[in-house]
Amino acid sequence: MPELPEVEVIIRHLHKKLVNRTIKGIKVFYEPIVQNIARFNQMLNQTFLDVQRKGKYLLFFLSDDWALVGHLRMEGKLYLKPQKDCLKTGKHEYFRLLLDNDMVLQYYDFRKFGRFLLFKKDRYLEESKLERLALDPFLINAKTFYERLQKTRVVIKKVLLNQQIISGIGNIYANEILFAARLHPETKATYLNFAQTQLILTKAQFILKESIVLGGTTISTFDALGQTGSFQNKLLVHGKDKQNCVVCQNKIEKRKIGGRGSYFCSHCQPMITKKD
DNA sequence: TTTTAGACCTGTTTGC
DNA sequence: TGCAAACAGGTCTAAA
Repeated sequence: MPELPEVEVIIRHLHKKLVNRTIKGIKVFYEPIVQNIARFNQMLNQTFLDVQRKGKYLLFFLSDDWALVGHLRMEGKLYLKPQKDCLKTGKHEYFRLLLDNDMVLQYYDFRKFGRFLLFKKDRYLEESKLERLALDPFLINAKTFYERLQKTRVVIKKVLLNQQIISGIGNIYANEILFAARLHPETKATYLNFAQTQLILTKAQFILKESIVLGGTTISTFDALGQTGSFQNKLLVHGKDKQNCVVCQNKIEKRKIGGRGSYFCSHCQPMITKKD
């Protein structure tokens, strides 16, 4: 599922292909994805001025001061193809934008979880609630992150998935980051000292950066040439339950933490049971 | 104010 | 082999 690296890869690609392109046609096949078709249609004849990422959100800034805020959630995928290659509506295709160069931006999402909402630029942060979103591991201040950790009663795994504390990390990378930092996912966040907090950020930056270089973990295709991420080959614990730990050869365990499948090595990631 | 649980979804996996 | 139930997971909302 798209987390920070996958969204970053998509954004970099779309930025090259969309900026200065004008939307000449809009088709919505499943209204809940855009929530309000009439509003979504306001994008007609608007030009893409910029494409950015904030956490796992995609931001498209358009002329006439519109901002399209998108989130791919679990399975959302964007494809950019020549119009002649997408004459038929695809299964699970929920909207498409026809561009002035006869390319089509298609949105597919078989779980229908993704959302693409249009706001006026001066109010989009407030109305989309993006103002609540924390900074991502590349931008967040270590001291701010540490102070936030000291204020919560939940375990570190849940903290890493809380987008209001730190953004961009999803379940896959949370598992990998905690393994890299040798921290048990059920360690209470308040038990971590400043050095351990810094280590989480350092490992997060390293892992996310490497994944971006490798094109992410989600298999995504954005244009006719296609692009496939390969970070899935670098995963050390996620999805590896009952397999041997690459460090100590003990079995990787799987446990539900906060409703999410969590993978860890209890030998390499010992539980911290009291404050340092 | 913080935390938790349920809802939203459907393809895939598992169990009978 | 075929069917049904469980599972996967990011975010939002309501309830505790």
